[in-house]
Amino acid sequence: MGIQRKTKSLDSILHAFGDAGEALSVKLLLQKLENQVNKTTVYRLLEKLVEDDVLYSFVGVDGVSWYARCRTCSAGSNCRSHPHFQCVSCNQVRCLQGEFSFPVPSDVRVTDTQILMTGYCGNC
Amino acid sequence: MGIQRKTKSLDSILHAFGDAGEALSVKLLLQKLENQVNKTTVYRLLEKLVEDDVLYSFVGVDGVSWYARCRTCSAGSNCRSHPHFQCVSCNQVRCLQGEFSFPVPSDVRVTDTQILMTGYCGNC
DNA sequence: CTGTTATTGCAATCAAGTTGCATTAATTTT
DNA sequence: AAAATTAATGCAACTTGATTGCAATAACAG
Repeated sequence: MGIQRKTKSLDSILHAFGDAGEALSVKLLLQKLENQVNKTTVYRLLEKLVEDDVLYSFVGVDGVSWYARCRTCSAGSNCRSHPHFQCVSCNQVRCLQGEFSFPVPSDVRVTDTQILMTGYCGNC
Repeated sequence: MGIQRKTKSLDSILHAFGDAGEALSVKLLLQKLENQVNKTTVYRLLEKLVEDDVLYSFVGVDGVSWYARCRTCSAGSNCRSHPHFQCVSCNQVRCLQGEFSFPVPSDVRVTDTQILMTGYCGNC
């Protein structure tokens, strides 16, 4: 069961993601929100937004979860198979274009694919 | 500076990885070792083994690090760009074959690529 | 306006991973 | 073979991302 009520916290979070297609970790999000929203609430809302396909999430190199708005993909479609780039120096995450799939053994059923490239961004 | 001395702990860890190409998390590894080796020691040895290109590591869906023996790749070459599959039910990780690369913006320099597919394995 | 119940905030908790430090044990030197 | 050097180890404490229980609050349906 995803989002059911329109609340102030929800609004703040969606606003924080803006339209830049920027990926945010909970830590960054809390900074942007200047701690107006409780950490627990942030975690819970993010979970629901992912469930509703408003956001998608993926795990960064350091094991931290990142969230971004679904853009190129329509609701319902799998929007988790495009590549991401994360800078090992400044930790910035960028969504890249493209959809890819890979050969797998016949006995496994793949529901999700994550491609994470790491290296140095233009500024680092 | 990687491994410098041949110790009992090192031996146990290498033995635990065996030759099956199996990926292990620290938790699983400690279970296999029946806690004969201290958690901290395990973390430190794994780090050095990765540095020496004996093992490579990657981050699973749950944000936990997994380690596996380098097989298809010779020492020195980048052995981190082959895909992995992780079962969302039993958490088992399997190394898959193949090497892939992806188009990236010209201002980023990619040093590492991680492909992680998730879904259900043959047993789940 | 009132009742229902989803949402929130707080504190406590959990788990992965790291650090400082004193002790132990490989390996080198004599 | 013993002594000296220093890498490796074990323990406890700690850090950080994330989760849980519960009482208080606030959407929103009627």
